[in-house]
Amino acid sequence: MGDITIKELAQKLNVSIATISKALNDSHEISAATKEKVLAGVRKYNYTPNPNASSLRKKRSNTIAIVIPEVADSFFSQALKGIESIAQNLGYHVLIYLTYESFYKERLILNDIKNGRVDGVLMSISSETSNSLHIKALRDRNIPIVFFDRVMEETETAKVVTDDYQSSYKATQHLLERGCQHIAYLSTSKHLMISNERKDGYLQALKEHHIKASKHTVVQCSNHAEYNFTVLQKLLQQEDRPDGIIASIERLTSTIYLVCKELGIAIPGQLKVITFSNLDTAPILSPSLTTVSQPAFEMGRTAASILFKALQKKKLNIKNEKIVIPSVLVKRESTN
Amino acid sequence: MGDITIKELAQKLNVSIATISKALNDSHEISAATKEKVLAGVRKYNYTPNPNASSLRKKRSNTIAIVIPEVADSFFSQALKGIESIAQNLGYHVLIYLTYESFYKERLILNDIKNGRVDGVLMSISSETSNSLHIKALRDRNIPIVFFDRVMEETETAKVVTDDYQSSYKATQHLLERGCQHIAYLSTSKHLMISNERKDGYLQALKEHHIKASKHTVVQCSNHAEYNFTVLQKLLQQEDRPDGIIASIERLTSTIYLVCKELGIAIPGQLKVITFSNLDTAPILSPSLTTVSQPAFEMGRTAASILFKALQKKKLNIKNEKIVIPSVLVKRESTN
DNA sequence: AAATTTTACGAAAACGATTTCGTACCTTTC
DNA sequence: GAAAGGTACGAAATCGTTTTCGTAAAATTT
Repeated sequence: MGDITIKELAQKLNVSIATISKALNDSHEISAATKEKVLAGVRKYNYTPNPNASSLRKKRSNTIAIVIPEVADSFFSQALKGIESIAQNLGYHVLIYLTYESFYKERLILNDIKNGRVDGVLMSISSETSNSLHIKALRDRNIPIVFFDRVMEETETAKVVTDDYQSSYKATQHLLERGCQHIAYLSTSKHLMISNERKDGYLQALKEHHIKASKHTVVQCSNHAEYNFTVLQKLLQQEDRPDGIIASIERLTSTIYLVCKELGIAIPGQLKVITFSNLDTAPILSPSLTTVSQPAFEMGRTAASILFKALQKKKLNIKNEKIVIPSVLVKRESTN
Repeated sequence: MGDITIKELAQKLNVSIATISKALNDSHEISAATKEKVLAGVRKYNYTPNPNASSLRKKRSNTIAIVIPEVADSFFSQALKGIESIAQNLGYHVLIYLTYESFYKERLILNDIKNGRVDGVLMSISSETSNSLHIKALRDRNIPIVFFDRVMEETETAKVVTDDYQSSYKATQHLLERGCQHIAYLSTSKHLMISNERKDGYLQALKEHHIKASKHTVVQCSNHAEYNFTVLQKLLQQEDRPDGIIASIERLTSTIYLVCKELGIAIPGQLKVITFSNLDTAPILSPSLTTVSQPAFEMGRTAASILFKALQKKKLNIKNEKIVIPSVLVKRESTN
């Protein structure tokens, strides 16, 4: 039954509520002596201001939302950690919302936070997201948004990404250098910028190495493991099957390994594999997995920093820029 | 520049603000015709009530906090997903706080949410947490709390756990059946209930099989990978080294595999390994990993359900009970 | 010493909802 | 047809802060 209010505290300390509020906000209007008295009272009665009342009056919630498709994925959980660590330092609170890759849910969520619940948003769009009206609605309410990883290109704001094109290009080149003649690219969403960038990097490398078009293989995967399993089965059972794979998402790793095991295809002997992934276990897979490792934690931290800086300056129109934090190609046994 | 308030909407619709509020809350005081009129206005002007004003008045925030040690861990990320999915369905918002296994941070966090920011808390305590004063402070403010996985035994509330003792017992028995004579148990926190339960299950199985005390080896590990690496190096280099390992936390998996690789110890030939883990990649490790798989998602869902049920009934004293959702021992190559 | 400024505080008005209570009008009841 | 009850709304209080503004007393300037 704690819940002491500013009014009750004021009575006990024999000062006005205004004095308490000002003392707590370290206003110059309050003398040092009074401040100390108030602080002592606050400690004694364990008073903390009601955040709803405070937010209502100040029109600032000290809360941000992070809207992401998924959390059981090492990229997003690491990024979340980066974001949370900064928020905690700066005294911000973090609301988390998962879209489960659904455009519909993404819209509902943004609509739900557009009115004073949060001061800003950090977001990685769902793979289904094709237009940005719901995002515009947020910005019309003066809620700044910073994208990370999966960005909405057309929205003018800061975007923290990794060098998807370049790293995919390098990954492809790596496979080519190791002698692959027929490399398949496993794609996910057609909408996602990052997926297309990665595809383009892949295609560009193939072109530069004069790989003929019949060996350009882009395979569309889904969010369902079973479906992906059969797709990969087909891919790897065909006559002219690939001898190299670049998987654009982490989740495909298990599927690839399992299909290979089932079909008796040796990695890296008959098939070399690279995955865009932040799996901790990449080094201890069998064989250990060559990855394009994204700087997830850093991307989260950077995106959060940009957002908080804007919030603290009350500069709600964030500069339209792209911050690129490079990924690292970590070569391991799966491409030996 | 949206931010239309109830007052502005009232003017446009030519009704009082009370009418709008009541219409939106589907009060019987409002006629069907007026309700429809209000609803139409709400849609037209895209009005959503300010949550701070609403929470202040109603003394309910429709928000819960989830306080966990870590998120880059498959157990917690899956549990988080379970929690979020239920919260989203019921229209609750979820604040996330990470303690990074620090008792100090855990206290700061709980202190920060004790005053109206959240209606309830879902929590898994840090490995350092040794007393429950900070938790009592929450309950004194009538904020219900439900624990999952890592529970505070002395707090009287619902606790959703898995059968740590039993599953550890079974895991140990499995190793014994596979011929292990000297099994080491890798522990983490001395404070954590779950860690001790698992240790007890392990010890009990050893006793029942009349393994002499010199072959009871409990190794204290930490949260630091490098430290753990050297600890395991020592363990596995000694004369009388173990031929079986039960690791009580997922994070140790990589370390074990890497140390074995370095020392040239064959799994499962010379050392059989079981980990308490929810790793997706367990089946594709080399060798594939025998795990005690915890029902993380289900535990999250269950804990959330109990909390929300209590909140909706305004029954803030949650029954002191333990809900046990069993783990599954998944046998794979690492214990062949 | 009068005029001005500064210092330190309190009263009261917000912030945007919800809820209590009062009331006009319309139905029902005897 | 008067009394009683129901229906449908609005006025105003309220939630717990922050902030604006007013004002005594003290300090400074002329």
